[in-house]
Amino acid sequence: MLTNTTLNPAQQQAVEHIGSPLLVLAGAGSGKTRVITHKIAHLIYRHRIAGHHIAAITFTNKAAREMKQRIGRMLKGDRAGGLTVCTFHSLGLLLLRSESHRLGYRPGFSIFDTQDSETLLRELSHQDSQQDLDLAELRQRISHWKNGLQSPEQVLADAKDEQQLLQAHFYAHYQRQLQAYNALDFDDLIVQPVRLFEQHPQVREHWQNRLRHLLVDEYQDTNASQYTLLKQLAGLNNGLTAVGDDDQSIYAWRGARPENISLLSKDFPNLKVIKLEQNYRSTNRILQSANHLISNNTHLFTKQLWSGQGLGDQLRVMPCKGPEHEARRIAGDILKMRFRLGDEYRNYAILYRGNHQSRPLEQALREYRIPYKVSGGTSFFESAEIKDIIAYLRLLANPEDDPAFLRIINTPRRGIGASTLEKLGLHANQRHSNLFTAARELGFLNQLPENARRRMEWFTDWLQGKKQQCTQTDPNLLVHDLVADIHYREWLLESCNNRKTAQKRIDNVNELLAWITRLASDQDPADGIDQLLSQLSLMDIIERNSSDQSADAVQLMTLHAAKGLEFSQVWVAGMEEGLLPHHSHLDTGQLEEERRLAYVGITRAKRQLTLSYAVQRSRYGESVDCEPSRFIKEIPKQHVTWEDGKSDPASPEARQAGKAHLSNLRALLND
DNA sequence: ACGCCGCGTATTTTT
DNA sequence: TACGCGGCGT
Repeated sequence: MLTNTTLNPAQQQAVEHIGSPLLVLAGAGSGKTRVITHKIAHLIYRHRIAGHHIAAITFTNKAAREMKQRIGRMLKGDRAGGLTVCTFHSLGLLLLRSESHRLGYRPGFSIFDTQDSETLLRELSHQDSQQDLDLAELRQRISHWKNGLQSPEQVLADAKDEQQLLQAHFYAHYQRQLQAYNALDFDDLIVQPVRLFEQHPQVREHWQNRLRHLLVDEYQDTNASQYTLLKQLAGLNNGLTAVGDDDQSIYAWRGARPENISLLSKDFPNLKVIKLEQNYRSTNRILQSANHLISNNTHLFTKQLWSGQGLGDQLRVMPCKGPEHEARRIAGDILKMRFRLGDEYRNYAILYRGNHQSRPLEQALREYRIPYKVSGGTSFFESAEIKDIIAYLRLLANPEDDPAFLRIINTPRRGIGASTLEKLGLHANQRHSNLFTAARELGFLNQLPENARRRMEWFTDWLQGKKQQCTQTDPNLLVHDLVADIHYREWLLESCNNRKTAQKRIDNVNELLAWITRLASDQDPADGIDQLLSQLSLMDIIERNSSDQSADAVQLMTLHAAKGLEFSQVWVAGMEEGLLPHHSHLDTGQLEEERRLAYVGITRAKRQLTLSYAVQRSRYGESVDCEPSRFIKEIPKQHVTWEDGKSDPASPEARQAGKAHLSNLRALLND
């Protein structure tokens, strides 16, 4: 990163360009976020454009948060007012919240996450008595159709065989059911605004006029529907700035279309293209290696990254006997290097292709007493206790959310059982109403035995009371009251026979409540539970781990997760044929994406880079012999030192480093 | 409501 | 080989 506030000529040009759409091809470490933030400041200060006419769009909440911080530091106070900095999905939500009525959604609509979608599909498949259905695959197929802006009708018409017809049928059914629940899935947050703009040109014009300047980060990651939405919003305003790097496109497998980069010059003939090739991150040896590697891919635009930082150390290639040996060598290496360079652990990273590779690494790091942090894994929002609380809120905001109703009706236990619910389902079906409404109707209640009726009435009355409370109390207080009312923590303690898991769950609930308090404190108190819920649904708080960023620890993560980050010292583990490139991605198009993955890994390193591989690794139970990755051979020889394959991690030097490390630990303990 | 067993599967992951 | 999930049995 640049330390002063000047921009290089290409950056300057990108910041000052105005009057036609702009594509900034920003190589790794070339300061793309810097261009976006400076351009926003430029638009506001130089061109006197009001903040509410500008939107910066990112893919992840994390990126949005970082950008907000950086813009906040640049703009003084009120100048940032009205500025939109958010993810694609939040932008979609913003559009939908103000225009939902035009699409047949009612306020308070629910947002289904991937799990909710899959559960819904499971139910539909049971209703259809279709047992042998790959639900995850079906869900992905539907998501793919949606992102390609194909309606169920189109897909039904285009179905080529029995299988496709069946899937199309489920797609149609799924979409109808979502509508009935007044719910949207993640894909809908993009697709429905696109539909809205197609059907209502005047609404589209309104938003074109509102968001005159769009700045898109990581543009190579856009999928078809996101691109369409961008085109619709950009209109003829000439206010589009797309910043991206085709060499860092590593998400084609989930629908990203890097060809959107070349599409841009077709759709906008007056497109201006600017390349950023000066890198502020790495040594030239690292950059030349990366350049050479990626030159094996086909390119529409070629870039040559260079840096003013000197040649730097050679890259090292470390052959290992197996994953465990590899892990120990890396751990020993880290100790040695830390002894030599005295850098903090947080500047060291170990990157790998698949999450399963973290295990031997973690073990070795523990053995060597090296603090580490693994990023990735299961998310907070997937845990049952969080989904429970959110389901309560969803139902309060949206009485038509039957899945939420079913989730919480008997959680915690209220003695409302299967037979009662069956009657309720039947009644709701007859009346074409949602479960919550049906549950309060006398026609239904009269069918129930005395006990069941009492319980049901007690519950729905309580819920109705809460609903009224929504309009009066602030959402923060409401949620805290709610959790206390249902004795949720107490129930967790009772229902988990393991004290530890119960405590963990209670901690999660407390953490959620703390976040809600925080979210509520910096939002307009007039915004009700809807607003709170949509923030939670879009997982704005996933990065809760950022609180323990203070911990000085070696970073372990997948290559995918490392995009956008940088570290002084980087190890890329498992540089083998079959792993990177992955054995299932060996044909041309996919191989290029694997190469980009290696490219992303290499370009994360600022100073030292080590590539390791194992000559033997067990795959699916049996041990296979491995060759070093072809990508290693694609790096110029003069930049690479091959280490001795047999070297012992417990070498004298490593022992010495280990001793020093231990005495440091002792010194810390004595403090 | 929970636990165990057997089967199938085995990159990457955000919203 | 290992893990996760679904189904079945207690």
